[in-house]
Amino acid sequence: MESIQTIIKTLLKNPTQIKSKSQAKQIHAQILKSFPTFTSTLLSIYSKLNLLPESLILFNTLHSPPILAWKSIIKCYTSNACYLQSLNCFLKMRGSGIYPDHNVFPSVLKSCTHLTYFNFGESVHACVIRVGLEFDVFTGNALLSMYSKLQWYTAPQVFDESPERITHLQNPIVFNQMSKVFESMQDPDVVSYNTLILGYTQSNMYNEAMMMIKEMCNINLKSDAFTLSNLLPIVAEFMDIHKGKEIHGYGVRHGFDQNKFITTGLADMYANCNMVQDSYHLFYSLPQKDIVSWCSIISTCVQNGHFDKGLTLFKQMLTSNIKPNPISFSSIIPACAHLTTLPLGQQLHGYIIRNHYDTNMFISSSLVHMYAKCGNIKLAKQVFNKMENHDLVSWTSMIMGCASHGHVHDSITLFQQMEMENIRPNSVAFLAVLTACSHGGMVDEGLNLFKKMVKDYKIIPDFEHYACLADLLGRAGELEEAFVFIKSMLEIGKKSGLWLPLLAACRVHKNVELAEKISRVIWEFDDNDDDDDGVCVLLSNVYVSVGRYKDAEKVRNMKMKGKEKPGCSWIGIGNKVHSGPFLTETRKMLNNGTGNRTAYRLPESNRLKRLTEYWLHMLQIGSSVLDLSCEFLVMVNIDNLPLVRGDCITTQIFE
DNA sequence: GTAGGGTTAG
Repeated sequence: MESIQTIIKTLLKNPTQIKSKSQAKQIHAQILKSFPTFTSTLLSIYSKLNLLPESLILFNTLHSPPILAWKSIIKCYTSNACYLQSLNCFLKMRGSGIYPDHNVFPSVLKSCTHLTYFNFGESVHACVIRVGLEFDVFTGNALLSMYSKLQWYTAPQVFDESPERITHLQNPIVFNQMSKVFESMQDPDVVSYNTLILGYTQSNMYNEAMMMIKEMCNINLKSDAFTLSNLLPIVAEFMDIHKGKEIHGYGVRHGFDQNKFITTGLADMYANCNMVQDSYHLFYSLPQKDIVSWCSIISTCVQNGHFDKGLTLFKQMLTSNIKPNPISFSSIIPACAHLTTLPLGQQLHGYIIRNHYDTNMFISSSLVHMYAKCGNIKLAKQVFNKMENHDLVSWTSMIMGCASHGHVHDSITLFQQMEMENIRPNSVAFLAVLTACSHGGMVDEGLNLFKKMVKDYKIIPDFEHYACLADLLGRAGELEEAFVFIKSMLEIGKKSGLWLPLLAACRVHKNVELAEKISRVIWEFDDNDDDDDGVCVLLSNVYVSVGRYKDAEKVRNMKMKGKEKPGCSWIGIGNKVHSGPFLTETRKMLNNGTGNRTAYRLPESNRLKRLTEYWLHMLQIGSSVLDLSCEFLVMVNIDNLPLVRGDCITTQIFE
């Protein structure tokens, strides 16, 4: 038989003599068979380059792959996110009697982590011990990482002493495992420490994380970029700007200022410490902005009320050819909600559907909220009903959406459904359903829910809940009861905001006597001039409601102390919000229409030209006006009814 | 072998 070298030489001289597929395959097989080590080596090169298809072609030619081939293909599967295939290969390798070595376990453990296969991971751990590799630092680090991430999937949900906050307490068994792994490592390195620190940080165990940092210093392990970026969330949480700046300086000194993880982490930290300008600077300093840095700065904008800027950045992101991902949508949609720019929101929704992101819970919840806020409760419900699962936030968005659209019974039913599905309502969810009761005048229902919140769910009501309840009682005309209720909340009652809904209700029910009583109470503890103005306006409204215009004027001017700002209403047309002067004289003409909302259509031909006329007219009829069905969205509130929570029109008059 | 960003009220 010809030697393989001869075959190759002949082939190189005249490859055209091979005419059939089977001949070609035979030669291919012959070559691979003759150089088995060569195949494995080539495979390992492909694998290192993360070239999965090329690696697979080579791997499939091997009948009994040697350990190097197994290692390479398992690693390649894992780094290409083919975790199941990776584990399959691992099992096959074990089946063929080959013992895994220190190069195999890290990939296998990573696959278990991504698939959240905790039990499988544990058996791999057992395998590690059997082959005596628990002292290997790479394998140990992979084990640490796995246990740290999978503790979330094994830990029961536990409510800590603050019932508002649900935390996943660490599963003691898993933590025990982690400690064991860490202790059995003979020479833990900076990666081991980084992994532990991250595990602690993500479990909100900040003290433990800081302890690890100290320990690192003690054994002279130098912090690296991972350490710093793992620390930043802690600093942000505690708003410890001094520590944050220290880390910033350390990063700059050690050449990490181009590191996107650290820069983005720093930007988040500054934003959390109310230093949004510094966040912007850091973002712009990034030479290579990736999707995460864009999302981060966009959500910083939106969460700080810079909605326009958020939208501008979102557009800039698109023009710099960064493809939006699910997170970018859940960051930007709230901006559309706040600006009530329905067309833009719908455009984004279209993109979301086309990219099959519509199963994402975060996105769906923000869409439900956006549609409800923009006045389209029908679409909000549609999005909600299409969701496969609902979490607390999506339920709450829908409950609040229904409440603000006057679908009171839907709100309450949804709340009950949520409870039946064992979703524990938090204070926001209660606020939503209480708002519904308030809008529907359902006093008993509201009071019962309030009691339930305090007694059954041990939620400490905050100012908003009291305000809502006061509003409920006030709207229902139970003014005296409301007065007593608020007075009983001594400490909390020292905020005029709690009294304002009741004061507004006095206007509806033309109860001058109580209004004066309330105003006196507020002025007694008054330490806030801004609230003061609200009281004057509301009291003056009460006087207007019974025709006592002189008293009204007197009160209005009483506390203004020469700092009267021109009032202003605002009105949205299409995508723009316009503001204009507030007309005091029109206000006097208003004596009813408290909080009643009428859909008002502005014919297209009239547009801006006749806007002022409409505006005046709306003020005159004393309605908060909104148009939900046509392209004009008009927002006017002549009542200055504060705390009409969740109204889909954001009604506000700036006095 | 270790890293970052998101949803609900006002």
